[in-house]
Amino acid sequence: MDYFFAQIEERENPRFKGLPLVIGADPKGGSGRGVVSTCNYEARKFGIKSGMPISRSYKLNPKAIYLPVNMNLYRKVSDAIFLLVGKYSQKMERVALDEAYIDLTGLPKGYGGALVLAKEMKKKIYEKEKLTCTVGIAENKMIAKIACEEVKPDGIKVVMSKDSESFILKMGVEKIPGIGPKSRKIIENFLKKRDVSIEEAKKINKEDLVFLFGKRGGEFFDKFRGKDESPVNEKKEAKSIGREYTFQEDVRDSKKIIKVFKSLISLVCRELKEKDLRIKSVVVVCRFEDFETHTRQTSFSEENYSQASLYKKSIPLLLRFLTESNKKVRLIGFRVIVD
DNA sequence: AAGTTCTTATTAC
DNA sequence: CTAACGGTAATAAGAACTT
Repeated sequence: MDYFFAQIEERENPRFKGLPLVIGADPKGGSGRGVVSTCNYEARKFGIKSGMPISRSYKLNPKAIYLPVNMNLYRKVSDAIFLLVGKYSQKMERVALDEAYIDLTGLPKGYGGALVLAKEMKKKIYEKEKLTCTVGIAENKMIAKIACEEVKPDGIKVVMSKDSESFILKMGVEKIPGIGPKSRKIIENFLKKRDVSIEEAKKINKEDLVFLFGKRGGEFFDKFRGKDESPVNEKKEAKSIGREYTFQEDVRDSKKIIKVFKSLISLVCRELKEKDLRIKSVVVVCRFEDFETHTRQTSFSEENYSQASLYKKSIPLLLRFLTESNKKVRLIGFRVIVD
């Protein structure tokens, strides 16, 4: 889906259309601590982007419209959309509220057939939900995703199998899904060169990539060559459930910290009950004022994971952070590993 | 020595 | 002047701990 959260808000409130619109944390006149979730294309003209600190967004354009994230609404819209999308294939993999892969292997008319389906699907989504999206069609998930990014918004792009490798050649290595800022830097340092293209990265031996990145290195080697064998598969059950919270201001007051911490446990506990899940262990997260982030984990075997027993197990872990450091606390989190 | 659990780093949306 | 930065979840690697 194109600029999903912001596009939904435009649909709900057409007077926002044509104006810069930012969905995310409250900017609080420039002192907000959150980030931009999504923004529309008008906001992007000011240099605002997803993931950017909201304080920076506010500096770039204090007059933009700032709206909070209404996740319940977006989830509902997402469900309606992917109910439609799912009709086009037996196999669909939802990777986020606004993104999914469908497997169209074996269509009688190949890429031409896929293109026809994509057009139909876009039309149907627009008719039913008044929202635009972009479709990438290719022989594997990675190329389809990159193709999609290239033609946003409201686009369709087909990359024929024979073109997979050449399609990405001149792009920067960071276009490869799985290569983020750190991996990019490692590649730059290795080649002693900045802005490395995929073409240049292909000159790195497989052995060197494995030395640099371990198991992922071997996958990068294939990805640089347009290859990606990962299958389209439906999402499985969650392996962990957690909640975290960043304080308005860094704190040391353990009363305040524990109060918030208990509310996080309650939220997780409610979800556990709803889904009737057993848990393997609990994880407590603490981020200090300087952004140093630590976790403490402990196994949890009791049959009965009432709120009280979760408190009993996890509060001591939390208190350890406070005794082991004098720093103020920025964020705390609580997570359970389910089995 | 092998198996399991814990911690950190990185990525993605 | 520089860094600034959410919440949720997965995965990989290596350390630490058990058996």
